[in-house]
Amino acid sequence: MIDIDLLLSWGAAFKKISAGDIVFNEGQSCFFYHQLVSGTVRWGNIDEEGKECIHAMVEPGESFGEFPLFDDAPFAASAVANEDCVVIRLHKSTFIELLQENSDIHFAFLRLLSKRLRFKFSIIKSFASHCPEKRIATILNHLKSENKNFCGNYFQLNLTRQQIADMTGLRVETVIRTMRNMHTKGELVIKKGKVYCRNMIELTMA
Amino acid sequence: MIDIDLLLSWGAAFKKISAGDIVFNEGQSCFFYHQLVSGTVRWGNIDEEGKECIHAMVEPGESFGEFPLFDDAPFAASAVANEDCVVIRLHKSTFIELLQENSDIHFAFLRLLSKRLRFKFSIIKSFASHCPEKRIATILNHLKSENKNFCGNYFQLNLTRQQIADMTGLRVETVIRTMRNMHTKGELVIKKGKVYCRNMIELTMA
DNA sequence: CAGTTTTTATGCGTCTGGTCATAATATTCA
DNA sequence: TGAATATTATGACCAGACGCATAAAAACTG
Repeated sequence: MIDIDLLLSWGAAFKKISAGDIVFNEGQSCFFYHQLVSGTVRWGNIDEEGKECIHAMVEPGESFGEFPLFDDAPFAASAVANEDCVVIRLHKSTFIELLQENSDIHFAFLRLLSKRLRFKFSIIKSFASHCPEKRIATILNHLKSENKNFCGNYFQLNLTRQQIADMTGLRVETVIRTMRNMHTKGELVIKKGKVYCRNMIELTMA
Repeated sequence: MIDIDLLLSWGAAFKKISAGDIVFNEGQSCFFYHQLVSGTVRWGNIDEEGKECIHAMVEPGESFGEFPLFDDAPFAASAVANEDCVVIRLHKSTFIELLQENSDIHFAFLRLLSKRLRFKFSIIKSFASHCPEKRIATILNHLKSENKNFCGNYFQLNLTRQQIADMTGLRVETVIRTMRNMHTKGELVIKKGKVYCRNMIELTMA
């Protein structure tokens, strides 16, 4: 999101995080702006029974956990390194100064949060439908529009069914079964367990 | 949100909208900043079968439909006057100028969008649980924290069960039944069909 | 105040996603 | 390469939300 050299010139520092480790936890106070440099981060809530609700898979270049920077409340969700990661961090107060100095970046964050809310709207709409296929298609289409993992014309999904389940509020078994159906209907391709999709998934409802 | 006199000094204009009329529609291009002066507005999506998915009930003083101002995409949801309304509107380009001139307001919108996203996170978390009671409690607690309709110590809910259903992705019947249960368990009070709640709803799960 | 409409209430059968169990693949790593 | 682990796959059963029907109670309306 923000140019790394610019961040460094304002005093930002890199931090390594090993796979499975916590970047920050829901409920904690926030002292830094966080931006992912390499690896991937799961950003979500974990309930009492250990069930995860993933709000986003953070990719390199993206910022995450910014709400507390703007509304001064604690972290709304936890960030866990999905694989070995490098994060660049800038002190909260410095970050605010940076925004004040740099109108473009300031507007960029309004744009970012707007896009996020847009995505949340579509998620909630699909959740309201109760249809597993819609929920999954919404996530898949979003990931596809964001992502760059294309093998030929096919977008390759790098998430496990469990992670899809945690992003859609469904059970693994339901996700597996539903995606098999979608494969049968030709909405996506499953080869050796891996999922590929070509076009925007238009649901062919019964 | 923004001071009305300030808006007027920048050339904003009032607009009356009758109950049931559309303020703007999902998919349309956006040319104005919208802020509600009086009345209430349902902000949500309506699917093919006419089923509504309400993302927020807008109260006087609140802005709505701002995403397109920042990310230049069409409206993500439609706004319908829930009762007779007055809206104050400012041209998009003027609004952007206003933000550039006024750093406080600029930051206020970052805060606003952050709070919205926070709320959406909690909604999605509750949707993932599949438990009607959790979904309803999440909405109720949010409305309570936002709202001012207190009769004594009791917050009075001014929404129909249908509207709660449209905000929680449940059916009316499910909402009615679930809220009756919550009444029985003492989590809220229903008198003559009207719903009142006192404290934060802490769910007493079976 | 009677008549109409909206909202709340309740019963019942159906359908589907959750749950648990078990097995077959893939993948990882020594 | 083979053993251990993680992931995907599939069957069977069940709880609970949905969907429809019908009725009762509130809230409007003239």
